Amino acid sequence: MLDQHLKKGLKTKTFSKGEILQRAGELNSKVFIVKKGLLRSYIIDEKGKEHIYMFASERWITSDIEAQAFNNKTVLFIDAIEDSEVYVIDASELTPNTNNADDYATVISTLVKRIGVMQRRILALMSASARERYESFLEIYPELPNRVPQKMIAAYLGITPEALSAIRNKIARNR
Amino acid sequence: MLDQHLKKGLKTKTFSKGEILQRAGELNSKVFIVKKGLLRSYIIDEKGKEHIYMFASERWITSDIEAQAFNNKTVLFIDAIEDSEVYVIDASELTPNTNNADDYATVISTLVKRIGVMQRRILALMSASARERYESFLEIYPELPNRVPQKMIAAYLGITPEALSAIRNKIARNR
DNA sequence: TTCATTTCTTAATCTACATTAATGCAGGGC
DNA sequence: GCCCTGCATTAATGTAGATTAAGAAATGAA
Repeated sequence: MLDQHLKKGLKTKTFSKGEILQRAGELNSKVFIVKKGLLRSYIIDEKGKEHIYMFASERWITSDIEAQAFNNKTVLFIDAIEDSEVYVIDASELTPNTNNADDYATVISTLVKRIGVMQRRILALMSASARERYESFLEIYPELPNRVPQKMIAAYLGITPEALSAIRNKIARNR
Repeated sequence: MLDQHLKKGLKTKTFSKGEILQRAGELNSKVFIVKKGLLRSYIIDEKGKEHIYMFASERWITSDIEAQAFNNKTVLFIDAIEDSEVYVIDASELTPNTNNADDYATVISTLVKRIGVMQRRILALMSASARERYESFLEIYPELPNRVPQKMIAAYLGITPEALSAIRNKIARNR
């Protein structure tokens, strides 16, 4: 059903670096599909610290699924790390409007893959050290380190920029 | 499509406390729906430590979705914490075999809810202290603390039993 | 019941990562 | 060009939670 929207000639919106696409606390959650550029979604905790939930580069979809699943206010902020071109779809429009089984099957397989990625992330957050999580981040997103500042990588890994700096230092020394 | 299976009179299998339903490294991943009892799914890391990914009590579904999504070997062990009665479905049978849109919509909404829960868990693992995670565990699963040993709660929270004991102690003292 | 095994708790020590703070550097605006 | 602001790094000190060890309590088997 996403392809369909795209085929329908849905227009993209452009956002410049730093621009905020969605704020926490909003009621109407949207779905964002990146045509070009790079987005991040994150929370700001009560101490004002940012924790990055995911990055979305070309062809990735990002959205506050928790808000949609439970009809809650959004908890995630979404903003542009680079100047970006993005398809913006209102979540309510996303109810499939066809009986085409392939269409549904595609959506289901996309969701199942997303769950698979999240399952890995949860297990890694519970069992792997910061260094291990950084090394697997490098494997999974080989292109991101050149596009994303260190402090955001740290916020994604769940550590401070200082700790990440020490880890990079150690890895460099070890070879 | 799950209801359908259940209506078809799919038989349950019984597992006694401690029995293993699925081991890591297997190729044919199954879907388990709990009729009665309590299951857990977990990994064992290279140091031999267990990390619990989720609990599944009555009417919950549990499965190694990563293995299914990417056609990998299973990474999760699944075993019975209590004597349990469980519907066991082979993942390959789960491809929807109908054109009924409601059927698909139900599956999608189940998956979206699961993603919502996982999103919360990831954000909590990144931003909340062990004590906060324990307190929200108590809110989300009020019936589990009476059915699950402390050490498993600790393995779910991503901390040691000793640390959980200290947290419980502190909470008790504070009132 | 008794004995053995597992689970829970307490306490001492250790370690990964956080916090704070100072310094050097690069990029964007004027 | 120059300044300014934000970013990355380094180092010191602090702390949550891990590790180790030992004893108490609960569970289960015979």
